[in-house]
Amino acid sequence: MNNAVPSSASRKVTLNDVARLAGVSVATASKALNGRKQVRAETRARVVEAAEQLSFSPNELARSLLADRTGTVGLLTNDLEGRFSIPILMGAEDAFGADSVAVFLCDARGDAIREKHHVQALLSRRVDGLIVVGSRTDPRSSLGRELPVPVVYAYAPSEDPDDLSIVVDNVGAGRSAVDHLVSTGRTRIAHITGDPTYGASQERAEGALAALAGHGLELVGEVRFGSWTESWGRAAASMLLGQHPELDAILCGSDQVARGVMDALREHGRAVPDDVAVMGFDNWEIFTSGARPALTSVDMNFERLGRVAAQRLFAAIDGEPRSGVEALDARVVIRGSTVPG
Amino acid sequence: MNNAVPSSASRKVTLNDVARLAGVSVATASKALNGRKQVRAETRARVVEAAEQLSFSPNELARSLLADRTGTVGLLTNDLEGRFSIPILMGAEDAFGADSVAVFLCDARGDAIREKHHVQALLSRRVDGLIVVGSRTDPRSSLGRELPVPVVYAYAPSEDPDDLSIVVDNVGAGRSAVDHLVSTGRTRIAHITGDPTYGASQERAEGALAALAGHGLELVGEVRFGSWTESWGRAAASMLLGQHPELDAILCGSDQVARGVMDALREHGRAVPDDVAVMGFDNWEIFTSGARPALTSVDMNFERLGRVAAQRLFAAIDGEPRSGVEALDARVVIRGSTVPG
DNA sequence: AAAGTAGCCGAAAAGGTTTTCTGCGACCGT
DNA sequence: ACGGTCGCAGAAAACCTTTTCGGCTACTTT
Repeated sequence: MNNAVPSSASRKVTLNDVARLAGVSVATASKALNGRKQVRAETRARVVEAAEQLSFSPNELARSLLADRTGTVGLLTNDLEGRFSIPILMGAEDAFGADSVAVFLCDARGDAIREKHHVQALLSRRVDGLIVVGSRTDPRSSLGRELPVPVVYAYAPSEDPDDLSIVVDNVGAGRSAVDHLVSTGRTRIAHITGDPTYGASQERAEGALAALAGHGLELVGEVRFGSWTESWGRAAASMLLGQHPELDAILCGSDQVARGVMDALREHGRAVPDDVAVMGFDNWEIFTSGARPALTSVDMNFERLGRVAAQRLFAAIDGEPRSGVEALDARVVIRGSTVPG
Repeated sequence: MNNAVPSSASRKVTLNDVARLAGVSVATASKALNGRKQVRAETRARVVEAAEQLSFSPNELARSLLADRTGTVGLLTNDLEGRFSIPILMGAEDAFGADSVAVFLCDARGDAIREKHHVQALLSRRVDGLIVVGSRTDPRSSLGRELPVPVVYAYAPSEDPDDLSIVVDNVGAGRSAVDHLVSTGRTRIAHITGDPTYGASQERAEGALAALAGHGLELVGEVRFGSWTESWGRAAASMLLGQHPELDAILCGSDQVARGVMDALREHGRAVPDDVAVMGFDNWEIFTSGARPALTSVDMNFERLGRVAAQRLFAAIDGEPRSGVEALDARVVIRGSTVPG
């Protein structure tokens, strides 16, 4: 490979040095390196040669100061360990990286004061825009309309309808899940989900109930709210099997819950998927692939959400702002827990 | 780009504006706001007042350009979805954020070319330092010695001993795990681990064997290498129980493997921990807490690793570089799978 | 041959801040 | 009253790059 790295990298080399070595002015050097059409080919070659020899790399700070555009954005998250933030962040980083925009990462840990502080710090570094990633689907307070740069809210929408928010369509996801179960012939479907204070659990349940109604079916029992854990899934499934032994499918509010449900089913001697179909939400690979059989799940497509947020931010920076809430659809990933392998 | 209509908050306010409003020169304004002792108290108050009134926020770009220090660092990772990168990244972000250093996040996705590109971009933005986070414990190629800023390697050490690397002590972790099992009275211990091409599996096994020898014990059977999955854990445990029914503990190379092992034990009618103790590595909460009983595991303390890496980078930036490999110890987190609840 | 033109290059300003250096007035000691 | 010191404020340079504008040379046109 080309690893001819001169030791000059240790000392900072400026355009001035390049110009001097090439025997031209800084102005000409700049134009030569930036492809401006006001420099003779021979001169340009000399400058490029000099720049390479010195391994010159333009100081983006000076450039940004002048251009009033830094090519940086702030990514403001509220839980870095979160299931949801990370893939969104990946998608955004991906989209930005492809356009060689650098991403400032800040974790506010759900603290409003820390968040304000970070926003201030990012603005003083003159980011071109901000993406605010929530950790729950519930609406969050707006950063305000008076910011000097565009903002896009991802996952958790802003309370202010004049902001632009990109979210996942949890209602639609619930509908798709039921549609899938029905399409495999299930008619006695129960629903065990997680923490009722989460918008996600409510919305998914809402979508599921709507889809059932659309198929002329009713949920078996009530929606079982609890927590987003395996142990809740086990406990709820055991209760449910006692009360409604006739059920032939359990839709679970998350993959973790689904894992617990599958454990309980096995202990009760119910085969999956032959006796009972099971599916979850989130399509968290470590849970879906470890299950026996592999777990059908609804993929919320977080990476795409991050990418879309990045694209919308680009558009806003380029002067094409939008507002409102944009919901992205989820997709069912079918595995052995709903259709026999 | 023409945003004439909305608020005037988009209008950028500079030190010049503050100075004019306060009736002083920019030089005095700067000194007043930065606490320089060459300003009369009354004058300083006037300037501060003016700055507040205009909600002035100094342009960090201009400041950095002059100070030759940006207060930014680059965090270079290779897998954002990774189990290991994220907590490390959290720890580093935490440490930096506390000192109001901004973090540029870049994901090279394991691609050397992309990595070079990102390093170049970060340097052109004049970061003060770099942290390179690996996704495996195996050594990686150095970024080179000719970089103009200090670099700290985290998790995956650099091949160059003159670089500074912060890693976890997997050998010690293996030792600690066995020590714990022995301390609970186990003497017939087996070891099921993951992918043999990972340094982590080899080192943990090495530490475990050393500790066994130290206790005058021998491993039951051979070290079982496979993959980092639940299904491998299930399969390996079934085989193992057939060949060595006398075993009273299984040390697993990861929590995922341990989950599979526990499933198999249950199906073979072996009680955990009364008949067989089980423990894992990584202390991945979603796996340890979902297990029945909760899984004892070795916590690698990734967040601390990230924080230490950040601190070392600070020190290096401040002119106190180190080199070599610094290994941080792990700690056993005891739960119900090794000691009766 | 004079005038115009095209091509190429350099000087200088701009961007916002910090710092050094100079200057100016007031106060002190004798 | 005078030289000296001290405290405070402003002018200007510096950081590095881009861009505008003016000027020079050489060439084309009439």
